Amino acid sequence: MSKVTIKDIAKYLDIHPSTVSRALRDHPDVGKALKASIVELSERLGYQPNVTAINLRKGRSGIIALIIPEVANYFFPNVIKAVEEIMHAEGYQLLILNSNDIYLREKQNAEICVRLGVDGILVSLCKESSELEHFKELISRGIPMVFFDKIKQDSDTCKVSIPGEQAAYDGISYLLNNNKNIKRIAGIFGDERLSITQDRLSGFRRALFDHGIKPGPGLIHFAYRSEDAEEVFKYLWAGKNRPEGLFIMSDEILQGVIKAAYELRLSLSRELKTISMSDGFLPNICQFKIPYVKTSGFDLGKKAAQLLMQQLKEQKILKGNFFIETPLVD
Amino acid sequence: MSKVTIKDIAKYLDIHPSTVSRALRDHPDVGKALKASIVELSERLGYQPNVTAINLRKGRSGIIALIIPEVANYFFPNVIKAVEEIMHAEGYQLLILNSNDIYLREKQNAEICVRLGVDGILVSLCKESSELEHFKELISRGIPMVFFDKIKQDSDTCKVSIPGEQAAYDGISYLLNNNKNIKRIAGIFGDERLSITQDRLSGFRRALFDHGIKPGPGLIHFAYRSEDAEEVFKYLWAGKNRPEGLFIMSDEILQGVIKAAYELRLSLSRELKTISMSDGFLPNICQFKIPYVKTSGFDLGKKAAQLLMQQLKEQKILKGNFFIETPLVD
DNA sequence: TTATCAACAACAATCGATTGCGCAAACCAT
DNA sequence: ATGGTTTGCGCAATCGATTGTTGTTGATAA
Repeated sequence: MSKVTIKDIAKYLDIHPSTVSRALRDHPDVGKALKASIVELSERLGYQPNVTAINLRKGRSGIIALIIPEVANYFFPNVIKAVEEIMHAEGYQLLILNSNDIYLREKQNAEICVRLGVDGILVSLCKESSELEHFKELISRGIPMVFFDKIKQDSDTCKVSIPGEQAAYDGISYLLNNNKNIKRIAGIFGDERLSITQDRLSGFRRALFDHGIKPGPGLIHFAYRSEDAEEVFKYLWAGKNRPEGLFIMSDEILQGVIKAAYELRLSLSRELKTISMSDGFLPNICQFKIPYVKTSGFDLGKKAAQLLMQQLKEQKILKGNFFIETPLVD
Repeated sequence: MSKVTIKDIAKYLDIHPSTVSRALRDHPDVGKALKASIVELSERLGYQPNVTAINLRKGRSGIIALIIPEVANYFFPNVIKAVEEIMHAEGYQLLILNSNDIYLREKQNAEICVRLGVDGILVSLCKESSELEHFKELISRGIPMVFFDKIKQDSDTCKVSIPGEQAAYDGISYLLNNNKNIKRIAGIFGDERLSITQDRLSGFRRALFDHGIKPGPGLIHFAYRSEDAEEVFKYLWAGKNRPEGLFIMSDEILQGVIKAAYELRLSLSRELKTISMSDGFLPNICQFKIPYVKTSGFDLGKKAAQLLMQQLKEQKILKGNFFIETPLVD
């Protein structure tokens, strides 16, 4: 019923707690007969070591924090899934902290990490975060961190991301190679402040340039939420410079565009050649056949978690840029 | 840089750690002058109490576990969001344990809870769980638990759920009241082993009965995953007893039906009158106007978390059935 | 002047597990 | 038989914060 401790076992056998501890950890200093009876008794009593006490002794908390700007969209549930798998396999607890895309909450979350003394942190920045001031405390304490997906490019940290520039380039190339005669390519992107937006935009531009296409006026747009994307797309489609091809940066944008297309009774496969970057869910359930460059939250979370584990095991801070694969799915 | 402890502060002021502790907790036994200088110093040094040590002393862990069968579908991200909000506000950490709809993993997750000595648990059962044997240990230890959504009806525990019977009844009534002349109503349900499936099925039956409709042969189907629902719907639509109305039990089923409808070039609003139970996301992004009975993961998570907090604060185990509201959205 | 009572602060034990050190008994070899 | 090594186990400190008990001041009242 109540919790069994090492002391209980020691008292029962009339030996010292330290001997029990050693026996259970299979230390050679304990005789085999005594060791056997200790193990037998502790199993019989259902002994479970007190994790809090172990952590206190070891000077750690056993907690890994995952700071993300959002939990309930396409991307992050898959990140959570991947990270959770790895962390539990390694005996860590995963603490999920949601910033809700608010800088202040992200800062508070960083403070929670300090207070709890977490052993490592995975961070995806929120839209409002343009610097890492609020993580300085954690960094100076030498706590292993991995920034992933929504990162700050020019920071001297450990970063995992989607190779957005190249992925966007590949997407556009695919679109143009399969539709030789289209020229007017539009692009709808997310929040300009995000590094991932800048990456993808620059890949988009490079691809058009390499195919000898000048991005026409009014063909590049930005939308913050899926509702904005819906409006933006309607505006784009109603304009005089109606595009023949469309690049969509993310699932959020895609969601809005699909809704708009339904309302406009427009096919995103035939009347407008579309290429998206996506985790795959929306292209799979929508009416159109939309090819996409796969941006897997699961893969990204897995890679980030592995990099964090490596730092924890090797006891040294790792820095640099890491990337995941982005296959083209049709 | 490295962590500041109470001992550091005590040594610096050449006083005893216990005095520092009392001063920081505003105990009257410490003089105001000394207290002020202790507080000032501790703030200057950026002192943060060690949560692990406090938990050890208090004999608790500060952890609340959330055991769920899945993280990456429609429902649970919203549950996570709600629970996370409440738990962090109350100073608890949220530990998310994913069972992946596998009984063995659910059992292992329960064992993790024992090992970590969590202070409270929120559980949504997986499909394979027909009994609560694996939670007996936790229950007998008197650990506050709240079962939510996928629950075991006839268990003497604290349960929060969607009033599925009534919600299904309301959905069907709405469908029939708005489409006076339809008679052949089909229903596609989830896994038969789940209590939520049985609830909704029985509400479906009662509503038909009350409207003087006999459920025709071959109009009730079960599907485990969205792909199954897709197949089932195609089969249903191709059959000789093609339905005029359709009840869909969940978002997972709805996803499959929408995909099938796209392939069949069939409107779920005009050619087939559809009513669904849903969190709202899919009805919002699909081409059809599908009315639904709202089953909010956020509301459910919030209610469950509140019930758990109540037990923790009042230090007593609560039992009984609780429900959330299920408005009809059109 | 002495008794009394605050006020204040130190001591030490506690939560549970771990570990360096030391000590005794048993063993081996010369 | 004696010196030296191995085996097996207990003691006590440690991690950081908390708290009951004790002890020392100083001030006030009798």
